[in-house]
Amino acid sequence: MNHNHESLSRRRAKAAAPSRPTIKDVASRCGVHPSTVSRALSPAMSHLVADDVAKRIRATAAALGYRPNITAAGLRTGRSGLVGVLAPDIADPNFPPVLGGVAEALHEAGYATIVVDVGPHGSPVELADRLIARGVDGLVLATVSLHDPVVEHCIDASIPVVLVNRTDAGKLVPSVASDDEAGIRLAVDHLLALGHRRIGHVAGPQDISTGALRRAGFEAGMAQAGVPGEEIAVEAAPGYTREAGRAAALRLLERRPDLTAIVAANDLLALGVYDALAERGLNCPNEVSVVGHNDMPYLDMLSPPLTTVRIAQREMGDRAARLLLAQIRDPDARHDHVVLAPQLIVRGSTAAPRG
Amino acid sequence: MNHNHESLSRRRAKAAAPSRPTIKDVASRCGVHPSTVSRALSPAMSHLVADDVAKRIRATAAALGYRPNITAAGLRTGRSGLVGVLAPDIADPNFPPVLGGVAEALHEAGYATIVVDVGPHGSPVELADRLIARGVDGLVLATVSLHDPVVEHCIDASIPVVLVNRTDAGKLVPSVASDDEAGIRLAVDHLLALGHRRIGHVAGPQDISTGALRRAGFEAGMAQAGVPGEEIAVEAAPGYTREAGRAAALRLLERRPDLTAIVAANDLLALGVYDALAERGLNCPNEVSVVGHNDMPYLDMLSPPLTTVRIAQREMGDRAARLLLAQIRDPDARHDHVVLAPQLIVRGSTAAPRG
DNA sequence: CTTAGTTATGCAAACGTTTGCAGAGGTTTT
DNA sequence: AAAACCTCTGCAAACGTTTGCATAACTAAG
Repeated sequence: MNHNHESLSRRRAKAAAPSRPTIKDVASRCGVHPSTVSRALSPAMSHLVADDVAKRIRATAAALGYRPNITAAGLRTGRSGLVGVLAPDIADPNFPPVLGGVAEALHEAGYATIVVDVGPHGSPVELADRLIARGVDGLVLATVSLHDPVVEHCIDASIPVVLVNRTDAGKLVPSVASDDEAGIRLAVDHLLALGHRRIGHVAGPQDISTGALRRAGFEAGMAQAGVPGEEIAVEAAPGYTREAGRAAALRLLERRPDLTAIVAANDLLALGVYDALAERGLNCPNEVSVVGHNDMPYLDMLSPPLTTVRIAQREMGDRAARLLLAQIRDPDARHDHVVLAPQLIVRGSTAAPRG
Repeated sequence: MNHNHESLSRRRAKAAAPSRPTIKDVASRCGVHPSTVSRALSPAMSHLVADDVAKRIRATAAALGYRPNITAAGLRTGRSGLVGVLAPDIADPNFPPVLGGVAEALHEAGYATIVVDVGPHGSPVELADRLIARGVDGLVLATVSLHDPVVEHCIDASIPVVLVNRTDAGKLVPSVASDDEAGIRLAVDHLLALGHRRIGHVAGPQDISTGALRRAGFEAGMAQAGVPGEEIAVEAAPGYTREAGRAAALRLLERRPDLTAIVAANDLLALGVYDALAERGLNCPNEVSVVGHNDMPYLDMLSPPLTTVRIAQREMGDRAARLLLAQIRDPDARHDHVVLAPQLIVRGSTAAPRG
């Protein structure tokens, strides 16, 4: 019913800041002590105040447009309601669904998320420290390498942490990831079933769990199919980018011109494989089949549409958030390592090898 | 040189929280008053304390691993160093570059960003309020419709605001956007130059500036080319999605089977146009040329590669952040409306109409 | 009618900073 | 030598909450 909105906003240049009402304003308006207001407005404490008083307080709070100052409350309680997320590259199409899952679950629990894009030159430890200085109640790390100092650092700071998508070698903290070995084996088995035997792998960075595990899955799958170790062709890309995939694929084709199929550790790498095949004048899938990993959006629009392995990205984020919340509530909770099942999506980039 | 990291972290289960050192710890270690420490550590105030004392304080602060509690400082100063970003859909590939630009510029200025994905069912006003309650120093709105209540709401709350990508009808607050009319005219002129005359438009939502302005640009371009108003074919999609684009394109083709080209208001809509053309058995570009808008990633991998209009997304975010910072520093600063120039990117989806 | 118990409220301290004010000691000016 | 002025540091209040403790007013039990 506040009809002077307009004049207020008009006058904001000259007038002192209209500064939002505080708990004291509500208290004096109601003729009660601030602490009573605090209790009345806190679901956990409101049973301590008489029903009629509580109702009156809630009414005037609403009338004044009172919103508690979360910063002040956080100072007192030691909890900020903030969670930090360290992201490898927010522009990577694989990341937003994960982030969406994280943010949604946290939002429901009353937490807000601060996302920090670490980028190729940022220091995760430094950025984690900045977030900790901001008082975040927990950290979601989507960036860690296998032996990442940031993990130890967070443990030393005794702040709840959960890894998502990638895991650390020591399994020191809880994590949620797709079953990377199984994912690649889905791809390999699919190609084997089509009749391929000479399959190469464009691997991801080997200092990252996804890169290492997917490679391991590839090699295991090939070995199990009876391919001798020395015939198993792998080229690792230094990063999950289209350009790195192109370069690795070119190296692979140079070394092994006889390949009939390539499994990429990631869809972006697979895009690079497409580029390399085009450069070499090789048709996909007629001459070389290609499989990606992750099922990033719009792969069905490529020509040919990319066969890939779908991972449960949104669920990954969701589970990670829940693990983190559990840890915030009880810092000594068990450290779970959640592994989600991947799913093969067959499209047009894979076919039986030519005669 | 802290060698008891390990034992500390091991004991964290039983021991009380190792709680980071405060300004008082540094002060008593140095034998000075906390206020002196505060001054020594604040670049703006450090000239008030003797050089040798300041140096000693900085040294012990570093030795103790002291990091100021930003929450507490924020409570005192009224500034949180936090900026909120309201995003329409974080999974939309067009958004991350904008966000990247925003976050980078703010990070450099010492601000952290809280990104909130509004989604189709979220209430921007409600979410903005939550952010304000969190004490954000400013808001970047990437979601506003032409007559969006959230704008008035933020003005009433007298919190610095800047719009990005989209603008409000009243131009009440500063904004940064691409020149949407000009962008579509680049597309139209390109098609006209190729010889097309019967061009249709799959427009975006008409309650959003990008949708309305791009449509206006389309109609102006066609009118200027001498096409009578009643022959100008437009179908608006209710959202910027592939599926909405497909449906709108089908309606358009139903009404005007004679079209030789379609301009989509957005690349996602253009993907839907591709779908519709495939369904109708129409070849692109031979039978129908298609132009998108925004130049989202990997469009060059489509078949045919999509001709589109590139907009300066990252710069958009960067400029928006700077505008917001200026407004935070001086709430009465001029309200600029920045308009960035778009650029036509010609690929394979456009060709001269058939004879 | 005391005693114990319950319920609703007030009081005041605390969270970790920042900053206006005041004062101590020293140096320059008159 | 007094006056005026720096330069540096300490004091204490304030920011807006939350919460342990005390207390007052009742109610119930003995």
